[in-house]
Amino acid sequence: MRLTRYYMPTLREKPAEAEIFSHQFMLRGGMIRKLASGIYSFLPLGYRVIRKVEGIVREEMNAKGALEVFLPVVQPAELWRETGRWDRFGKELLRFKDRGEREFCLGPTHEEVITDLVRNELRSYRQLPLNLYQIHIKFRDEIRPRFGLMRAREFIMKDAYSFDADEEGLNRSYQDMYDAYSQIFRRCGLRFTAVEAETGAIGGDVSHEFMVWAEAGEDVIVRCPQCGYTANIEKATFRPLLKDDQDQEGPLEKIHTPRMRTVEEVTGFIGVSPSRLVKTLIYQTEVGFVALMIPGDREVNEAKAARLLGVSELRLAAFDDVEEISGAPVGFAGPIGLKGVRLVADRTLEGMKNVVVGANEEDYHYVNANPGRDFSWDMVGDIVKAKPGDLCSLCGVPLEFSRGIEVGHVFKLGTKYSEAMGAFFLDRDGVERPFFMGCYGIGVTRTAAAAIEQHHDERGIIWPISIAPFECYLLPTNWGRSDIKEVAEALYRELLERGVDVLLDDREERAGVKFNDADLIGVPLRVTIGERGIRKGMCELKLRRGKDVREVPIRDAIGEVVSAKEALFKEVEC
RNA sequence: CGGGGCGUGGCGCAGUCUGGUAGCGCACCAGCUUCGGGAGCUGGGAGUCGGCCGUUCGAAUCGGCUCGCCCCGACCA
Repeated sequence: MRLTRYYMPTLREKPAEAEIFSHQFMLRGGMIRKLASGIYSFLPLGYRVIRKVEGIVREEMNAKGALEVFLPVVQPAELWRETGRWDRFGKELLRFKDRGEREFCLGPTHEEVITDLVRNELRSYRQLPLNLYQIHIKFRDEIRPRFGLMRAREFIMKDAYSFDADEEGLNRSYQDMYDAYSQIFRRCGLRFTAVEAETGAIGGDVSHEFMVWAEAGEDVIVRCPQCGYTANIEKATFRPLLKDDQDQEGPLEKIHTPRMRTVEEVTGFIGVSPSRLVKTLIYQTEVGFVALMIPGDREVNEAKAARLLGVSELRLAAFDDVEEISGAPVGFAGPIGLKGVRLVADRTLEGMKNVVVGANEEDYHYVNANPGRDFSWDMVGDIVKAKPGDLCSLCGVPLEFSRGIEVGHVFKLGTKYSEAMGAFFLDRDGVERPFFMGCYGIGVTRTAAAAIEQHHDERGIIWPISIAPFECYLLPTNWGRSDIKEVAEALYRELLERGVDVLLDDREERAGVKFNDADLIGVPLRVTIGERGIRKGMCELKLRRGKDVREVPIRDAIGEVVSAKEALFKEVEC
């Protein structure tokens, strides 16, 4: 491609709204432009990157025997009502009506559509297993889009759905996808990890997220340096320290704690550490209120608590409800004398003695409260988030915490959707059975953004060659000089012939402008043809990621570029 | 949805308090000089000051309403 015939509006200044590197460099590099909040247009350069990511995804999916389909973005409400998700999905589901007042939504995911597609056609175990996938637009009406492509409302996703006859088959399909995903992200040049994850709105039992390590990531990853256990913070377990307080149980005492609502205020006033206070939080679920008791220095993990309780909805109760249940304003709830709600304790509370709890009375707390003697709980389990200092539940080593970007998510759905929507097949014995389904997503646009978060410097992007918009940037320093121009044209033609994705900067710009644009858009290889070398028959070859500039004879340039390209590909292909 | 902020040429901003000629830098166009890390000079094109209603002789500026965007929080893959 010749730059004079290309459309690459680069910006010298940093756009005000860009907070993270990927957002900033994609805007500045003329790759994306915002149309509305969380909605972006892709310009030629940006779309080339997307196409390259898609190409890798496609190859690896096809290699596992998955078949590409193309499903509608607009989906009828009836389908979503069958699975109950029309009501449960929440406001992320953008709903609207057509002229006939029929209800529709923009697809945020496609389980319903795919299940509907196969339920009438896929009737025999002989046709299984089957894996269908597609790559196209999803729309989720995010409450707060941010960080450019990282959390957009409209985004490109690869989603795949597997259908198997039984659990064993599902396990195989799941492992296939897990392997394909590992291969895909490796080929995209990303450092990543797969972690155990929660299933959220999609549902199912087993799930892994593929996380790209990056400071800008919105997810927290917990990892054991010893055994390699890794999990999303939503899922991470840890080993509770066994407590067997040898202290004598002290006398229960109600003390005055005027206007002290927070853990810090109360424990500071009484003079104990926050871990000695038991927070009692009133939550609302679809089957009534519950009270969660956790140590004062920890946070509730709502996903874990919901799972333990077997509820699908769990949210903090409104202030009014808290007052009605505990008989005191928020901040003074406690287990002693609390009536009418189930009491659920975190397992780290077991064995603790002489703790501080709310007294269910404004401005009062109890000290020396003891489980068994002063109160009891209905249920105990793991309902808190792991925090730094906690130990691996497998090997007891302190866990490490870091940040990541979720670029892929695989789920074992089981029969949740097939049963809800009546998608059955006949097995070998002629018995009707629901499909065992899996679903597998990759955020294509997010993957491109994640690559930038991981591969950039202060000047711009440093694309892994496999997803770079171009492989080689041909930079004649002065287009006005005929000798430079002729060499550049010749190299350009030959590189094209040798299958190199080359961008020729034939603009009549100053060299500095060209160097800066080349660095900004992050093309991995750069060949400079300039006055310094041309008389000696030399040009320069440089890797975007390094500092070294290598002088090579112009007659060897093609071979050098091709082998440099191959070397870079070798790093990411396995 | 709660809190905060911002809408002035393609981008980044000043001007708004204290009403009266709409300005700067970058980008864009033309010419000349320059030419290896975002050149200089000269000339030029481009703005319903987010929108509507109001106050006023007169509104980017004051008032009301409204739309959009950004940040923090709640929420979420």
